[in-house]
Amino acid sequence: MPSALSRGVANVAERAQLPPSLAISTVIFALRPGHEGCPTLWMPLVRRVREPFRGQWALPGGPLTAAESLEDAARRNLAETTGLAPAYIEQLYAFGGLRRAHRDEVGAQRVVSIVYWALVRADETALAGQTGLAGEQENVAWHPADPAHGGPGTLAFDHREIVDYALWRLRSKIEYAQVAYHLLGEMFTLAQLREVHEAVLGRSLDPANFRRQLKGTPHLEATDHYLEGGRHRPPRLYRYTGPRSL
Amino acid sequence: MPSALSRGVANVAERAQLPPSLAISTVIFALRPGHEGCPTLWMPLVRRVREPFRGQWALPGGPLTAAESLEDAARRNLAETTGLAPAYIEQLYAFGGLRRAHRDEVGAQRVVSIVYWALVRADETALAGQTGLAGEQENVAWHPADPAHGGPGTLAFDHREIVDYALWRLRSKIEYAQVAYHLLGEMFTLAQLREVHEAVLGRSLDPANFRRQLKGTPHLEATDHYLEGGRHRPPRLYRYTGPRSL
DNA sequence: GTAATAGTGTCTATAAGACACTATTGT
DNA sequence: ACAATAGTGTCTTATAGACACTATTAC
Repeated sequence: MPSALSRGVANVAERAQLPPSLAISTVIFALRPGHEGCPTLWMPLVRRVREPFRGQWALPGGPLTAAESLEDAARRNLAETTGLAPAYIEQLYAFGGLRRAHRDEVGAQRVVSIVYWALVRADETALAGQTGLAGEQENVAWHPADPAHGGPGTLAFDHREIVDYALWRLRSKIEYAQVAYHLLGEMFTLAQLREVHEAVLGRSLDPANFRRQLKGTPHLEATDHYLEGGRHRPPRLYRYTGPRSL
Repeated sequence: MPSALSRGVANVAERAQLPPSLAISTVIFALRPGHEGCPTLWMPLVRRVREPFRGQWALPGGPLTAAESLEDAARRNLAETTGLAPAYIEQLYAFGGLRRAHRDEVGAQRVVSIVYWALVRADETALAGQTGLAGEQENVAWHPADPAHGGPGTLAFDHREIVDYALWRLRSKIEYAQVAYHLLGEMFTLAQLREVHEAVLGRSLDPANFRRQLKGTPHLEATDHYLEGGRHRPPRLYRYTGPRSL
């Protein structure tokens, strides 16, 4: 990964004061069937192939190049490492604590990570390996986001804390912002939308009250279509008409 | 400002892909008497002494050195440029849009700014110049934060947008978090606390309802002291017992 | 018909806003 | 006494939660 150029820069800088380098990482959430059957939040992780934390799972990310905005860098990194193009993406936080540098690594450059969080629809969760070879694809895989639902308890660097913070932000934001729609396809039933909220919040919601609260919500449009094929009364399909990304 | 070292790094990097440099800036708010008499939000700004935007007002800030956390860097920059030590500080956002680079500057390095916002008490708003000389202190001065209250409509770089975003965050956060206390001294009356909220929110609040809402608030402790010296019934003094910084 | 989910109506508890009212001080 | 602010009580309105009830489909 470090080119001859960046090595040269580091060598110059190491003698005096090393400027922190900039990286972009992203926490991507998608809703998939969980271990207990009910839908759960999952995220794609990348297995580290070098020290530090070799072999451990880490957030997808990479360096920031000079010619792109921060969000563009996040999207590009996402496409390169996972093949995903999220429907929603938003900046989470800039992490730059000193304990982030692994003390075992000699001359390790300090890294400041600007972390984004993103949502992808369940039907767009196909992962691409870093190469195109099928054998390489084991280095990118989906994991439950929450350790309480079978997710990994520890990740490389401080990525476990970052994921927890992203989970907190998603849970806070779903209560007042139009965020849940980005985990669903173009058309969905109110029951499906409620299941999204239930999965994110981790508790069941009253169908009647949930429906009434959505009545006052903008950008939620009832269509004339109904979801056929169910075993009982077919529910009406709705559509989200607001902006696709904030 | 650019040392021989950082120049050397830039020269190496310019030939191929220039890594973005990292800076920390801070929006500092304090409550001071406004132009119409009522208390208003003010912020300290630094006049630029070099291109680009020479002569214009900008947020205090500076580079991130390798040996400090992001928040420590913000505090150190604040002390160096303004002499202030805020009671509350929190990360706002990382700004890295490409339009931030001024096109007039040849070979300008792209700067990603991690911006913090902070609150200082009115009794701690004495500014220090960058040198100790009285003549130099004109390059740091307080300005109303909101253009609607006499603040500067344009600032250097994209700093006007950044200040507006910080104002939005402060106004949002004062409604659900314990931040207003950090604009006041150790002891204060409920009327003073209400004036803080009114100044930040830009509208008057019902004294009776405001008092009742605070009843359920944690970390607000009634003392046995009263504010003497007023022209009428002396109000009780309260104290904030929560954490000093988040 | 029966099971199961879709969708509606209503009661209650809680909280916010409006505002009348009492209390206590300086002048 | 009077002005002015401190502080209390109460009424109205909006909203969230609980839950009974009706509607429509597959089998």
